[in-house]
Amino acid sequence: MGTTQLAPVPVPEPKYLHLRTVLSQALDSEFSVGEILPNERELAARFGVARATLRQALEQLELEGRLQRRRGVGTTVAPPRVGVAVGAPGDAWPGAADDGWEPLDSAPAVPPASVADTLGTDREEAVHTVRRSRVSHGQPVAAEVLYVPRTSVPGLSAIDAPTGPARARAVLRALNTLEPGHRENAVELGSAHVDDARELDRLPGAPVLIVTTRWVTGDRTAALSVATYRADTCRLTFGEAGDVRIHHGPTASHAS
Amino acid sequence: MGTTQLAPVPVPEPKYLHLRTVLSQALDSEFSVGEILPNERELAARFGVARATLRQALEQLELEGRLQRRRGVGTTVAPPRVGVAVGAPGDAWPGAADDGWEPLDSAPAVPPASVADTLGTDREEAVHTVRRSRVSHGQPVAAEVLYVPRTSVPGLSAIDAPTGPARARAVLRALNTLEPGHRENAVELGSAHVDDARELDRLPGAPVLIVTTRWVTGDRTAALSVATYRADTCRLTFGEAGDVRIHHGPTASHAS
DNA sequence: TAGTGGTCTAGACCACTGA
DNA sequence: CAGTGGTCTAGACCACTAG
Repeated sequence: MGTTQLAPVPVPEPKYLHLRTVLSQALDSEFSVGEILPNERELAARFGVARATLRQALEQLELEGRLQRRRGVGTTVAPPRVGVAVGAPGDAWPGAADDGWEPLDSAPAVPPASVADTLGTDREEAVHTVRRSRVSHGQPVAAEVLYVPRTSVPGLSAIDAPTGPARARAVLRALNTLEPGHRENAVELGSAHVDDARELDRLPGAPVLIVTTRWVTGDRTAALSVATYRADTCRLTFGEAGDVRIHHGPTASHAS
Repeated sequence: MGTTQLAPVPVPEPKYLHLRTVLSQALDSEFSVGEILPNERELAARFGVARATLRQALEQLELEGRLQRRRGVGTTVAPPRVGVAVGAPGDAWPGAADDGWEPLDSAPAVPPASVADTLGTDREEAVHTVRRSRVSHGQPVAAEVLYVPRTSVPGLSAIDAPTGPARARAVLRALNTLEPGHRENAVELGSAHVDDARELDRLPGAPVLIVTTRWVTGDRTAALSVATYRADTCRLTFGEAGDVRIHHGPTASHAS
């Protein structure tokens, strides 16, 4: 810690990273939320770089939730990420009360092999699949597919006709009559598939946070949910409160 | 629903997304973990696209944790993401037992304003900062900065000299003598800064999962941690088990 | 229709790794 | 040193939005 610190730049920072920093500071000082930036061609010219390089910087800032870009419209300053509660202790089962999820559809279907394996069902066996959508602050933030083995909701076989929201609600209702167990969540980074992207109002390939939740009763998995959250607009909170805002300082991570 | 579904492709899929799918299938069928792919110039030629386009596809696959690229070396098939337990109920305080974190250093420092605000300290007030590193399966997976207000560990002022791992351990030991409260976690997407990147063996700008943890006793924040996890190699698990593997099927999210 | 961001190209050079 | 991925350029065209 007693070393001289003058110009320890053996690696001249890449242009796009420097640009990112410059733009980031400009966002803090000269722009306000929702404001629209100059277009990419002009920004590139203004900074004396190729458009591709400028776009690399913008990509970073979008990844960090500071910018929002929409084709045909422009680049705007994004509001701070919204805190989205995941796995709050209240909803022991999915679909409890008014938890922010809206049931869209439901149908029996054969799940992906990996899902079948964790559910403990046969790989060719159909399970109830429920599609839900989550909206927060007027914006769609997540799309979910919920897999429920038939054995988890035995009384449900009678309902076959009304594929749609009604059926989805029926599955959720049936789940909520069961004895609750505990939940296990996992979060990882992914990219939005075409259908998810459409539902989240993003382009395919956009970064998403994939939350897989396992509802466990005894030693078996009673239900499995795979939810994809918009990574640009969401901060997922676990354990308690849903909208305590931490850390949206000048830069994304900690400052030295 | 009942609509004909033949060639509903009003938007011909971008090349790089199609490429991503093709490569993804190739990874599933023709390559095994750790295997090295042909170099980018050859792949681009083989698929008849520009190198930049090929790289867009590779970026996606890297984002999904399917590939690992290292400059000067090549592109290899990544192993499945490792499950990393975050906020397991066991460690009520950070630094308990052998929790996978290695203390690196500690010093008093003025934290970023946003951190000071959640800690409830003055913006110019110095707090204990502890840097830790987390290793899993021999690879560094996370870098952390832990902020501990002086008032949380009053008996510690005596220790001033030995900046380094010893001091870090002292702060953690002091914390662990306190009455435990509860934890609040939040996860969001970010990009690695220069120092984090170096510690995680990634390039600056690489996508990371930023986990902020608040330790709350009563109504005040006793400690705050900002940890950046490698997004490419990690799957963060909450609540329980640390290495149950779910869903690493042909594609990242759910399949239809 | 004009203007935006998204995709794509064909090249060049650089930084890094390992033999 | 040769070979790899990372950065950067200067263009072109496309898909989309909104007036």
